[in-house]
Amino acid sequence: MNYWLMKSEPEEFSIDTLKKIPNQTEPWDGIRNYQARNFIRDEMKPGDLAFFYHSNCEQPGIVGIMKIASKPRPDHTAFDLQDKHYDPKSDPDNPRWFLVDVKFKRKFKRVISLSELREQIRLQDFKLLQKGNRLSVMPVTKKEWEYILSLE
DNA sequence: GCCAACGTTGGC
DNA sequence: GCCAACGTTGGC
Repeated sequence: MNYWLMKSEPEEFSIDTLKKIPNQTEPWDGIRNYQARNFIRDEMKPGDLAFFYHSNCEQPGIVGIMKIASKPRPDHTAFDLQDKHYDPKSDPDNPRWFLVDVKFKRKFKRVISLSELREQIRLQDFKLLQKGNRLSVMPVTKKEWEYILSLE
């Protein structure tokens, strides 16, 4: 089983929104970065767990946990002219972009903020904290996962 | 293939 | 709103 971290701007889609959806499951669409796409398409499996990270907001940080709830499949929003993530270069017969469903698991009692994560000597190698990192989907090691959980 | 210009991400 | 650090695009 793999562990992940997935970013979303809470004004676009927050963990509270995911929690409120009737079956608490939603396609994680709109990923338009090849490295992130490769993680989704080639490595994500149903049952994997992911941190939900709120970015570009008042308090950036990890806010809870979700579960990967489907196999990877083509991101249909790339084919939708009306969609903000429309990409004419993604051919339905040879899709460029992929997504998985995510299912709400739990929300942390508090935000484990980016600044707090940066203070952790044991997270020095954590991908999220590397200079210039802009990946919106990234792997988390088991050690990192467990250590971050211990901070809650 | 190089690289300048441009667009995006995301912290602050 | 600013801007650093990318990633992408397209002319050559």
